[in-house]
Amino acid sequence: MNVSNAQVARLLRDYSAMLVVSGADRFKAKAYRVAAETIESMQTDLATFISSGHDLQELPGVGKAISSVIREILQTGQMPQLENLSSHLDPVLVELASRPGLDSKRVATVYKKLQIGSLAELQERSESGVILEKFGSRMDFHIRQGLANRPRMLIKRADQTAAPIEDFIRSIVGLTRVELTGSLRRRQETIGDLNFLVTGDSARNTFKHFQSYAGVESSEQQGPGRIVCRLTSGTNVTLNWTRPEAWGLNWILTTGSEGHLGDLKRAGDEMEIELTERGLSRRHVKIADERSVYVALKMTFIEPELREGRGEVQAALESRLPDLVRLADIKGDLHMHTTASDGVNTLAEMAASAQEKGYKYVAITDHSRSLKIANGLSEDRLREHILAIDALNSQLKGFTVLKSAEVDILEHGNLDYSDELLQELDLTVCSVHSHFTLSKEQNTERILRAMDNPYFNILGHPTGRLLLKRPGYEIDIDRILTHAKQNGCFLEINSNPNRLDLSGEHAKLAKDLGLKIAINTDAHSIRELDFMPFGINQARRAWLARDDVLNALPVARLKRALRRS
DNA sequence: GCCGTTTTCGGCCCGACTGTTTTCAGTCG
Repeated sequence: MNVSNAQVARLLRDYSAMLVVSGADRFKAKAYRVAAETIESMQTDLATFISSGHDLQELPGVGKAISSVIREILQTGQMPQLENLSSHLDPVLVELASRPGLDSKRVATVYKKLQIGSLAELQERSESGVILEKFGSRMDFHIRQGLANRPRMLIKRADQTAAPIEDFIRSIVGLTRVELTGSLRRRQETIGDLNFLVTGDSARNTFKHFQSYAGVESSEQQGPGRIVCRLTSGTNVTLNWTRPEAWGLNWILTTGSEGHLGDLKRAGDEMEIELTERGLSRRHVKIADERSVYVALKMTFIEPELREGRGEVQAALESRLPDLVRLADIKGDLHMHTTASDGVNTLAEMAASAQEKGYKYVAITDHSRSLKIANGLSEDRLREHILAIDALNSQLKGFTVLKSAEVDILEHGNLDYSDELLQELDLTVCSVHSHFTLSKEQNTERILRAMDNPYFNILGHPTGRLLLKRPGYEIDIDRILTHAKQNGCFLEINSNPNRLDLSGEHAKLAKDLGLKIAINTDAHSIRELDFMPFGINQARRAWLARDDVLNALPVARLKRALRRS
């Protein structure tokens, strides 16, 4: 029996969900979920894995019990435990809980309290505001996400999902070029579908090979040059095929966005150039590379991150697109934690790792005293930390560790340390970590008031959102940006892929006001210093050039920029 | 159910704070 990894993973995942809603041991449920994740991320299919002499128990999260379950699934395609458990549950609950993207525990809570009778009814309750009213914004946000047609994923996860698929496509004999396209190429904050563009061997052969990819559950060919494959994870992967001569045009068309393509087509119309293979070829426009297509439309090349239909086409026509910031422009990272609060690496390790990255400085921003859960530093501990940083600096050459803290903005806008102590720091990153439920007005006032403190420098993760998990607290971004500008304060793009906060739209508003942005990682370990590229993507989506970025400044100029008079 | 182990059972991150469903579940980094 030919059972794919994806099918096995799906059964294990569903079983985990059923365990949760039936109130079974949550650690048992977790064990099945972890096993499903392991199998989803495997490079080889399970049958091959076993036939080449491996034991399933070598896989992390797979022990004696789950390995025998997997073997049975591989032989029969069935999982009796799942069928048995599901048959004892209300079919509606089974349907809701096995929907990818909906958390089974939350679903069970809603189901129980509202006596939901169908998926459609849940949808209706969500749309009519009942979920919001009865459970609050958190639950409402989650249910809406889960009910959306296809689950979205964080960009980091999308990168991880796309990489093995791209490797697989590259291994297809006869293809001469394979590139990522679509929203992931535009580096959007969250990703729905994955898209690739290929050329070389015939579309037919290519598609046939791709369908044998282990994660593919079903597929549908849409016209001669496109196939959409659904993975068991619920993600759709679209493979587009083009002739090499038309590569550039098709890379633009598959990259999108719709808004961008609409603007491009309108620009073409003005010149009586039809933005199709035939239309362009008739005008003898070379369409083998992207740049030629933009040139033919009498505009400068538009980077993928800008292709959102937010005026980039007009700007390209007028040659006034910014030269977007690059990772290499970044001179330092101004937000990170150490073992002093809730980080996993020491001060010295963080500094050494940042130096290896080629940075010239970092700011050490451990949590302030109120954030007890994160082991926030008391005033005395911060004073000791400052001495430790001084000592470290005396040993370093060509690299500066800036004394800083991630200072909580308290409920009424006070900062979490005394001014006497704040004065000892080179800069502050000030963030909201509590009282998320204040009104928009209250939250805005609280932040404005905090900015009136002369030691306030950078507003950390300005909306507190967690992508796909939690909406941010509400703020009046225009008032905050204006106040920051007046007071000489800055805002952060937090590069953590769960946050990416500021959003691209808000960061562009900041740029338009002439306000510099700090692109920081908020790293809690050496490894998380690698989040910087996600922040750079976000900054590029906000049209930021090097001059718009605070931490692209050399250390002396940075210190001047931080000085508030 | 898995893992690690002081090898056979306890832990699976944590612990103070919040805010009402006023007595504990949900939440923050």
